[in-house]
Amino acid sequence: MNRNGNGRQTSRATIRDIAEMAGVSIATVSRVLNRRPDVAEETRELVMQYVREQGYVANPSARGLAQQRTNLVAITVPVVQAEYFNNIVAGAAEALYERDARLVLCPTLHEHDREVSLLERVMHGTTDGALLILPSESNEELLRVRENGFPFVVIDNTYPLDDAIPIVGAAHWSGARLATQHLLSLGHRHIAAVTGHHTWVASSDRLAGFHTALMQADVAATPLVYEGDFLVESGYAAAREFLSLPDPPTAVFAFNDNMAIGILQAAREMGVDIPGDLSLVGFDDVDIAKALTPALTTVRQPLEEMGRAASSLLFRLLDGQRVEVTRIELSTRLIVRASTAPPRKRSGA
Amino acid sequence: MNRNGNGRQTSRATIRDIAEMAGVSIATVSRVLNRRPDVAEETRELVMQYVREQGYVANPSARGLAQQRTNLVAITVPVVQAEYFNNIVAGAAEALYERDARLVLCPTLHEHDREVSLLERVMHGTTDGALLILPSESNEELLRVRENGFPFVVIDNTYPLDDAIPIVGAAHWSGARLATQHLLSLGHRHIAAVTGHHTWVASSDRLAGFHTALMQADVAATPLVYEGDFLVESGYAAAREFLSLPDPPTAVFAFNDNMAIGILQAAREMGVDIPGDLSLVGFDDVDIAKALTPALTTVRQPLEEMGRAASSLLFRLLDGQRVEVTRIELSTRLIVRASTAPPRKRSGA
DNA sequence: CTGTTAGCGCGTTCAT
DNA sequence: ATGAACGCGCTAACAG
Repeated sequence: MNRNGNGRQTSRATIRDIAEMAGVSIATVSRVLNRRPDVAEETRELVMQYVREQGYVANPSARGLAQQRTNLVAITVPVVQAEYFNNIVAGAAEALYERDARLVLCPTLHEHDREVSLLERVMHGTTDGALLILPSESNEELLRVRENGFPFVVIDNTYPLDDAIPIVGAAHWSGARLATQHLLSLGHRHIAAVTGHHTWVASSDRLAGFHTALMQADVAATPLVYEGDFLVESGYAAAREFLSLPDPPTAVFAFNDNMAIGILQAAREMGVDIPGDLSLVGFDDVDIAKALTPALTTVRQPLEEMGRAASSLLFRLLDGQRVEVTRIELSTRLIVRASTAPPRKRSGA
Repeated sequence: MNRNGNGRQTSRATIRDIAEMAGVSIATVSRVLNRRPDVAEETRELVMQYVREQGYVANPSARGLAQQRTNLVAITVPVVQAEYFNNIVAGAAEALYERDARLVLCPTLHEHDREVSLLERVMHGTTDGALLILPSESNEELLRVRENGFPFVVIDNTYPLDDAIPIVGAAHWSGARLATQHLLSLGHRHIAAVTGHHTWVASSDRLAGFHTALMQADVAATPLVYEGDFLVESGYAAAREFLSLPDPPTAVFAFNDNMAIGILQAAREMGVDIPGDLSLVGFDDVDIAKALTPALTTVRQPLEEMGRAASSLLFRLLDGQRVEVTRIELSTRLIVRASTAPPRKRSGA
């Protein structure tokens, strides 16, 4: 066992093997491997020849032990929306890839019933740093981790966090303002909103953007704000409700595309035409937004870019560089498609 | 730097520190940490006390170096459909979690331009084993890896693979047969199919299931087979085509939900009512399938279970157990919703 | 039951 | 420009 057809051990060649083959010391091989300049070109070539021949790759554990780094970055993902995370993770993975680092997936699903917290374990040499998506940790917990010297970057903070904590997020406020202004410019004055959890930053920021746009257009704040939970069903439920009103809104801003889909569904059931009777704007621009009927007008979040930006920030932290900017807010943009149109009647204030 | 408020090094306590505090040898601490039975209960408690106090966690690199394992499993994900992978990954992550192992994400996107292949690098101590989703590696490459003694399990093989290679997949054939039988039992006789790449196992198996059902119902093999690519657009294109036919099909089986959405879109544009004029079945049961209008009849793939099953199989491999069953095919099931109905007219053969 | 010792594979001074 | 020697933190024999 553990032998191949030649009878040779299949256990990988070590740096020592390479050194012996090349007739040099392991220190020299190490230098070649780490691209040190102080190696004769001839020697370098000679060593590389055997490295290639053997398909030699340094043992990450040994390297990690010696230089106190793992080239591993943890990324915590609360299990919520597949596409949302996937895009962020894809962006991050790509960015890390260029540094030969890899992403260790840490689903935070079962964290409640663990003695040692995820961050505690992750901090202890498992990884060099972490990317925290929508972390459920409190401000204090995160500050503690930070004071422990463990580098991390938050992506899309769930709750308000200390200024010292690096955060990469999307422009929720201005995106929501854009979406609302779009509806206003079409002539809508009676606009509903289906939000996410009010305690979440993403949701409260979007709500603020919504209100700002209304205020700036001198439209009295609408009472039609429904608190959803970012799932299809809550959009559906809200729509069933406001579409049954004696004076239903002519437009609705769903705080994410999922809920917009729910609204679409309810409208269809109730014979409400979109965008004829009701204009609909979402948020996220998920893959199928453009494939819906009608294609969904929505606000695009640059998720992959967020993953990449967070990775870059983390690299700077890992390299020990001073990071002055701890907040990065990537812009969102409105994608106008077919789910919005001028109100059919009574468009006046 | 690297010091906290107390002026003490923030570098984590090592096993030696714990040993000194507890007044025992590091070997004893190691034994306690690894839950060895040969430790006095008193000693164990004493050690654990300091372990807890210090929040001590063993250095994974050191441990990995010493026992030649990393507790890391690689999972390769070709970037295709977010939801598809996410579900598999979620299932796998959950299963690994219980073994204190973690998933290292390896996007295979940029693999073409690397000197050393992903598998080569991954094999060399980076991880203990791997989960390969829809691998693009050839049968020979995978066999080589296997003979090298690197444990891995393929999830949903892209191409036919040697029997010796462990594979976890879904019942494509019987799922497709089920879907087709459903259409047949509704009375459809003129049925189209929009497939994926014919070279892919998932696609050719589904096609075989489709044909089997038709044959068993004594329906002449339909010429209406369109090769798609699993993306929305290809479903749309195919539908535009077959709906323009003088004698269009009364039902269509899309080999995944994405393409079904494209078909839905084309039908809507062309004033073709679903399911009135055209019955539609998809494959996958993505999240929004039930939120579409009409809700999509489709074949559910147990993606999370696949991730879990693959992990279990990998564990057996990692533990050096003999694995007799190298093929696991998880059953798919038909979810009947609103996109299928009896044909409106000319239902006779 | 516990301590001593010897590596695991690699990076890194310090000499040369 | 290169080599010898030590240590990173931990596990695993082997003694006792």
